[in-house]
Amino acid sequence: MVTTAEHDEGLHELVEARLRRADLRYTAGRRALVDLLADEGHPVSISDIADRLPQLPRSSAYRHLVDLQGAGVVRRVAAGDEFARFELAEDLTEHHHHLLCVSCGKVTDVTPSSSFERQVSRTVEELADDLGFEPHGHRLDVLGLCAGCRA
Amino acid sequence: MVTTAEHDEGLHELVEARLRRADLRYTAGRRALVDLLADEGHPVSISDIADRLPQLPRSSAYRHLVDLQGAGVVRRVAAGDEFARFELAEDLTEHHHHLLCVSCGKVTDVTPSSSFERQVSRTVEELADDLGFEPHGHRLDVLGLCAGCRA
DNA sequence: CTTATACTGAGAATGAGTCTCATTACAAGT
DNA sequence: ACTTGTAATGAGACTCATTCTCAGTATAAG
Repeated sequence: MVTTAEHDEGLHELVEARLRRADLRYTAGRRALVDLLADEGHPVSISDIADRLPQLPRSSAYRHLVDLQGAGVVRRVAAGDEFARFELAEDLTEHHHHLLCVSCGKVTDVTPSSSFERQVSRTVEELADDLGFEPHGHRLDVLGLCAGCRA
Repeated sequence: MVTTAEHDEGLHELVEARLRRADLRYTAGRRALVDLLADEGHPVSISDIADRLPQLPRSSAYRHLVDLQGAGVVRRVAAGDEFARFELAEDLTEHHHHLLCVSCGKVTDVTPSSSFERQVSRTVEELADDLGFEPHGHRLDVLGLCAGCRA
């Protein structure tokens, strides 16, 4: 997914505002990370980041991801395998779910219909209410084999 | 959730059969783990296991969990936090989803209506088909605050 | 230009999870 | 009961993703 210039502008303004709210600066390293995440458009692992941003030290990448999470710009995705992946917060992109390949670990984004989402939200609230649980959001992951691994 | 004697018998027979198929024995340590998982009825962390089974070495607990996963008796659940949790395979219990507390990390099981599940399965297949993805199953996690952490 | 505070890189430290190895338990046959 | 092959076990060493520390650098505000 390649974002347009206008999108990028809006995105970066939003990110900068959220960082400022947390007394954080929008520096070059952080911006490079946000650009990468926006450009990829799906959750990326730390080694993906290291490949695409070789000049960015791992310790800084991790620290930036923690900071960006704290500012509500990034969220961590627990995949089936052992390593974490990261993507832009959902309100900076759009609500979506994940297809997780159980063979190669690849994660793909999918956007369900809004009528489906409405029903999910309604059911989630019913389930949660009975237990005194206050839902903030949900995630739906589909496990299976990606096109590449089926061959 | 405390299982009845009859349930336990059926469960243990099934588990033993699956282990035998993988050339594994159903030993006391493995049985203790399965008993714990059946008794808890929700995903447990390694430290939970260490607390409840202090005489079981961590290395053996991890090894048993790997073996039991390989035999299709246990599945690993990636929670929001950094540690893995483990529960009995879904076909040994029943299909369900999870409420994840973003504050304390607690995981609670919930079972949605079967009509809801049917719609989820149908939609999942539609989404996956377009991308050549072969779905094996899905998981729906609700993120929010548990009753305890709301107070 | 000063001061306060945030940022950065490099490497050390942490710790969940895995592996090794020497030993023990078990099942099946004799 | 004895042997033999194979699986299971405990203890601790080890791996490696992630976090922390620290010393030095950049930046915004007055």
